[in-house]
Amino acid sequence: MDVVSPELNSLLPDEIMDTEAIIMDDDPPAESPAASGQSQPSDDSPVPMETDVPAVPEIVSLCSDAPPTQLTQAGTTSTPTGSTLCSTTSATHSLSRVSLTSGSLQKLSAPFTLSANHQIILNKVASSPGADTTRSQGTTTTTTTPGGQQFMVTAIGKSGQPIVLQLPHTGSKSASVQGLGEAKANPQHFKVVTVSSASQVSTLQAQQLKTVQIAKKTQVSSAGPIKFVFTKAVNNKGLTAQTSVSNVITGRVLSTGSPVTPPRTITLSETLGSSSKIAISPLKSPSKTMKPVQTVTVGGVGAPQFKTIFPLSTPSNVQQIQVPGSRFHYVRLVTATTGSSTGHAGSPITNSSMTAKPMVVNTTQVRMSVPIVPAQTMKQVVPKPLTSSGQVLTTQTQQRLIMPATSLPQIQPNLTNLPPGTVLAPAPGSGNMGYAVLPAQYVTQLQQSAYVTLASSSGFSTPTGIQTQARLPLNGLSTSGAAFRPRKPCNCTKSQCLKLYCDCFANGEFCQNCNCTNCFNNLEHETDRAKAIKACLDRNPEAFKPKIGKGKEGESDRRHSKGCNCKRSGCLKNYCECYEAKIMCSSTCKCVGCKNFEESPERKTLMHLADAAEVRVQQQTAAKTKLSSQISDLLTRTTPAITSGGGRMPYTFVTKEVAEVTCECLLEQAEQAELNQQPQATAERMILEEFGRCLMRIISSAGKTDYPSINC
DNA sequence: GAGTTTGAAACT
DNA sequence: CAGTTTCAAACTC
Repeated sequence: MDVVSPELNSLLPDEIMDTEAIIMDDDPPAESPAASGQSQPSDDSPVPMETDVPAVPEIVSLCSDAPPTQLTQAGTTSTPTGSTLCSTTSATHSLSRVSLTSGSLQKLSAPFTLSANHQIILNKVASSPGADTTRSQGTTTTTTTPGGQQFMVTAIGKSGQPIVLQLPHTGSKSASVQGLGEAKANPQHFKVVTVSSASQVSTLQAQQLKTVQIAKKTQVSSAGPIKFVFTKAVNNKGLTAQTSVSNVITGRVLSTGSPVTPPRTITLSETLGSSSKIAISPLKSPSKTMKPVQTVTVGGVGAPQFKTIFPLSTPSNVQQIQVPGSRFHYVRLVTATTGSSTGHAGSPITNSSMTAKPMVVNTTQVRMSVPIVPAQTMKQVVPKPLTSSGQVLTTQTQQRLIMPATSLPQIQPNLTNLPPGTVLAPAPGSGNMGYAVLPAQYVTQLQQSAYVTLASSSGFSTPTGIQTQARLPLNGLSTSGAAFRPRKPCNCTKSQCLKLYCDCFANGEFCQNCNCTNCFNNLEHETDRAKAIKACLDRNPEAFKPKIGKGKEGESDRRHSKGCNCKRSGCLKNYCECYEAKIMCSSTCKCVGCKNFEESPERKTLMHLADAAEVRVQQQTAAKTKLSSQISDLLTRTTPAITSGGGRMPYTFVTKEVAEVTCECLLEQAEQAELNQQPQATAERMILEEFGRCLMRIISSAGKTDYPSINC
């Protein structure tokens, strides 16, 4: 049985959720030994994380063949903090109890059972086989079992070496490890921890541990392997292909024994050469049919820099996003949803040959992976692409905050203060350790200006690379639904949209289709944006929390968290945040001359006027819509009959010449009547009759291709 | 559309 | 923490 160091148990619970638990490594990527291609220590030498281990965040994706039944014991609650590091998005595996709210991290104070459908962020640790040591850096803790089986458990560590361990769906035989940096030369030990039952999570009691010892060894072959594909993450430039990793590592699972997870040993087999993929074969593994997984490839077509295998049946809760040209990697954390959703619903992958079918996301501006997992607050789902991959794009609607995955040690946002739906993203391969907090609607924001193309593997290689297209939702809402959430474009000129003056920034959103100038609130300025976010959080840890929240018990459901400070507006203009939010001022307000209270006659009058105005607007809108519809309908019904003459509208035949001729005809009738000394009434009648004839000629001529010929 | 007013955010 | 400045939205003309 593996042993978890006491330090681990005492360390993780309180630190992970704490702001101080996250440190952004400020070392530039180029200074990283791994990034710079410098020689690495020997295989067996300990790797002090402080120095030898490059700050190369990694995303580790592993597969587990754990039976799905392990994950179906729904009902337990999450950790006391309400957060979780491990979660799943599987609709069939109800893991809400082991999942945390989006954007938060779970405290890990005890080992968990390795299982499928979970993700966990681990820290890479150095090893000293045989030594009964325990070391800790930040939340990174390592220990060594008497048998020399070293392992560690951590979540988000201060060491700056996070690894996102992604366990695809149950039964998957493929997974990927994004980036291993120096691991190619140094023995690395990872404690692969996950949760197989909710109770284990809630009680933080381990039922099983699996230690993956990764060391540089010769290739170990095995029959019926479960392949773990290690893919080098994008380097610090974010553009290097995965082939940049020359050496690979080997390792094996050293311990098993969970009642729910069949014992097995997994060996990481080394692949020499320029390949960055490492085949990890289990020494003992139940022979199972490989289940389809989803590979999301981003980057240039044909040369993906970033590949992750996503499960199709039980999508991961980590959505990785890579934007070429950016050295940041993004991962969206979503919590479990028992619903419906989504993803592969209605289009299950049954063809095993589709395993690892890549989904290419092409946009006009960026390429990025598209999450396939359902989000906790998903409102709508984009219609499933026509590909057989069964991918469904989802999004979220909650407030989001974006932070760069860059190396900014001072950026240590309190995760608990991040709005729900935020996305933490380690920056694998960037050479830096960091986290990116993306707006949950980040993807959809990008889609506002670009379509995302989803393509199957075949489409990936085609010239067009397009098989199907799907318009991603905007601002968290599907375009298919009428409910676009309107967001007013900002007009910032001096703040670079990096201060709370900017509504977009304050709402944790990228500027999109705004009128701002010198905008930095975008992916192109991740670093500056991260600094700005950090600054805001330093000033006010709750800067990005909604201002309008639920009031105290007995008070109104909605109230301004800080209250307004109006002095001149009487809190009856939109200057007042309370009034703007359509709530009344409360005791927390410090306003002067407030008229925004329940019994205020001014307020009532204003409300009545506002209601009346709203009704008027609605009526006008309805009238316009009806009129427009009628006109459209009329044109639709009449056009075919009257536009047969070369498609021209009848009035186009009333040219100047036609009008002149018509007038001549009418004048001639008037002259005739005058010559015949006809009464005025008769003259008028003759003129009108002539006018009628002229009109008839014009109309009849409209059906001909020639211009009308009018003769009196 | 330009100018003014306003109050939150930022700064000192 | 208070006073001041900056800023962008709301508002007015």
